[in-house]
Order: sequence, then C-alpha cells, then structure tokens
Amino acid sequence: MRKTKQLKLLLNEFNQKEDAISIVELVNKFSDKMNKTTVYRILDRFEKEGILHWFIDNDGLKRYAKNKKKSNTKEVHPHFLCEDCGTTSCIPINIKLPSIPEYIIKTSEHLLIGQCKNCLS
Amino acid sequence: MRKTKQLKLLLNEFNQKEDAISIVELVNKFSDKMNKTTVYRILDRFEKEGILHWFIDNDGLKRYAKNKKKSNTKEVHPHFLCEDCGTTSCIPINIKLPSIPEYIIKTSEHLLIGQCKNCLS
DNA sequence: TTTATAAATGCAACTAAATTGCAACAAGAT
DNA sequence: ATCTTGTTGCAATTTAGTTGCATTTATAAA
Repeated sequence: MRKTKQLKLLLNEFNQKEDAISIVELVNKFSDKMNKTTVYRILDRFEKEGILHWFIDNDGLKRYAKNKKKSNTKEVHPHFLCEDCGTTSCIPINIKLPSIPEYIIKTSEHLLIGQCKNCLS
Repeated sequence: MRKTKQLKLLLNEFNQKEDAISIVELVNKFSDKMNKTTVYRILDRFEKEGILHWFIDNDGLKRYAKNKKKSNTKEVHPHFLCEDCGTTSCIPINIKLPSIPEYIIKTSEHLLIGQCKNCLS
C-alpha cells in the first residue's frame, strides 16, 4: 500500500478516535481533501489489510473501526450505539453465542443500543 | 387500518412463510400488484401495529419478519442468515446480554451467519 | 536525480434503496 | 348511496455505494 496523502488522512482519523466511523461521515469530513470514491477504496484496502473492520449500523450505514490486533482473523465483539449522541464503538468483550441444533454459526454481528457513559452523566 | 387488497397480499406473504423477507424481495415479487411505495408504507404500518419487526441484514437491506406475540414490546432475539441459500429467519432463543459498566443497554440486534439446516444436508 | 510503472486518485455516470409530495382512488362508516 | 379520510400510484428526488477510464503520483530501479 502506497502512503498517499489521502491514506494518511484517513488513517490518522482512525488513530485519533476509537469510535466506529460511518463512511458517510468520512466522505463529508474530507470532501475537500479527497473524492468520495477514494474514501470507499481506501477503507476497503484497510479492511483487506486487517487494519479496520466494518459492520452495518441500524440505519443501514457501513461503519468502520480499528482492529485491536493486526490480524486477519475477525474477532467477534459487539458494537454499541448511543441513541443520544450517535457515537458507535467497539465493546471489547465476548458475546456467548448459543449453539443452535442443526445450524452452523460461522460468524455474527451484535449491535447494542442504549446510552453511553458520556450521555448518562 | 383498512383491509386493502395490497395489505392482504403482503400479510398473506408473511403468514405463508416464517422467514424474514427483505423489502426489495417484496417490491419485486409484487411489482405488478402494487407500487413499491405502497410496499414500504404497508410494512411501516405493520411494524407500528406490532405485527412485524425489522432488522438490517449484513447487506444493509431492511428485512421484516412476523412477531410471535401481538405486542408492542419488542422481543430481543437473534436472526440467522444462511450464507448458502440466503434465507434469513428468527431464532426463538434468548441471547444473554452482557452488562457493561456505565452503559445502559435498551435493546440489541443480533445477526448470526452460517449454514442453515436445509443447506447442511 | 531522473525515469519507468503500477498503484492510486478524480471525475462523471450509474445503480439501487428508500423517501416525499400530491393527485386520484377506495374502504367502510353514516 | 354518499361522504370522509385513509390509502395508493406515480413521478421526482435523495442518498449510499459502484464502475470505467483517464490522469496523477508514490516508489522502485536505472
């Protein structure tokens, strides 16, 4: 991966804050710095490289967040969406998956919705 | 709610099969029977009435499924998506939610992805 | 330092899901 | 049978995401 200006800007964004960021948010924020197509493509590359992972939030928007460890193995963890401030973040815990007879579960997505610590005070 | 022809068609569809159905699927299936806007609006009404509930699948598409009990209280249960046949269905079990310090969890969405019983045989 | 080249970007056009406003229609109450 | 208003159809619009292609640029090699 070439270290382009655009790539550095996006990488920096994810290093600044831990939260999951929607593509739309990034496209808007950097609309004067890079083309929206570029945002999509860089995020796609980051995901393939194991730097970011993504999930679909309850609005149907794709959100990206940093991976804790640089590994290709996708760690299953829930994401938390604060109804008040809209912040979405990774929750570093394990969800105990039920085993369902006659079904094979390969992966899963978990979105917890409520109020975050900032909005509770 | 008026019992229109279009409403009956959609209601019947959900009574026929238990699976969660994407709006896109319904719009296509009934393209000669009703306008796509009508599909969206009827589903919206069904949800408000507590007949259906919805969730976003991993493609970002909205899917609707029948509620077990006619109640406004949203029951939390996981949904299962079969990677092979694309079938998406409600799994009638309880997911044990972790309690996260300083967070309040009001509701949650769980999407399990793998192979369903039909595709395993 | 210059050159070559493949990766990356910008742009414009496009697809597809979902929404909106408004006129026309029809369910069902009176 | 008529009236009222909930409901539908239609066309236009919004928004997320994708694609093809020409241009640019990071970086490795000369």
